[in-house]
Amino acid sequence: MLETDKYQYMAEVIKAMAHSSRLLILDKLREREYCVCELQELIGADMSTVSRHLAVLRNAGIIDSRKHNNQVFYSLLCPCVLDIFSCVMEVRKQNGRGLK
Amino acid sequence: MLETDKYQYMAEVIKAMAHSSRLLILDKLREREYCVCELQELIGADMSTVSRHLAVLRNAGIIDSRKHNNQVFYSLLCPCVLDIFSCVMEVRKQNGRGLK
DNA sequence: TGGCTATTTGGCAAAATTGACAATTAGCGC
DNA sequence: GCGCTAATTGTCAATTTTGCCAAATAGCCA
Repeated sequence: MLETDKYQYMAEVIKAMAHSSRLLILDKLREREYCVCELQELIGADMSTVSRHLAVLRNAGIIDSRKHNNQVFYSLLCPCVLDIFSCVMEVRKQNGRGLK
Repeated sequence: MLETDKYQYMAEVIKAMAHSSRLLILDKLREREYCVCELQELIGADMSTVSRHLAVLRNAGIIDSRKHNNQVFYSLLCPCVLDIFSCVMEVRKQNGRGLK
């Protein structure tokens, strides 16, 4: 894999996480599976919007989906994604004051 | 800090990393400080573009800058950021086939 | 001081992201 | 089959991001 492609690929995955609603989704999925309608409640956006956020995460290979009756349940494929949470919080501690 | 604000803040930091050029910069800075013109060589974009990428990372509190003569050297503030590299590569291994 | 190099900033156009509404698909139970 | 719920997809406007050129700023050295 070319260096350039490596960064390109990584950027795709990271970009998939770079949204507050999608981070909320990932944080929730650390406990258990959630269906779209539950996530919609938590996020408070249109269901179509939530569905698109989920598609972004799924296309990036971060989460997986499974159908049960007429619901779709999403689950975390790579729990390591959550390491990023603590890392980001360390960034925050480091520079104390949040974003400039 | 409200949950909502937490995800918002985290998204800002992650968004700052979500670009192939900025990932290349972070990867380079793991070895040592670099000045803007060195990074420009590596990235191959206009210097003004590189300078803006650096500003994004600095505003997110991920890197720091120091002036020496008429050059500006950038360095990594939070090396933990690099944990994300291995995590993303694990995502890639997990789903094998890169992005769909 | 003036010229030179390194860097940042203003402005702008092209591209990508976001989020809503409406329409469609899929699976349930009657 | 029908109606109902859950979810996805089409379309589109608003916003944000990206990257270049040109102009401005800052620090060197003669």
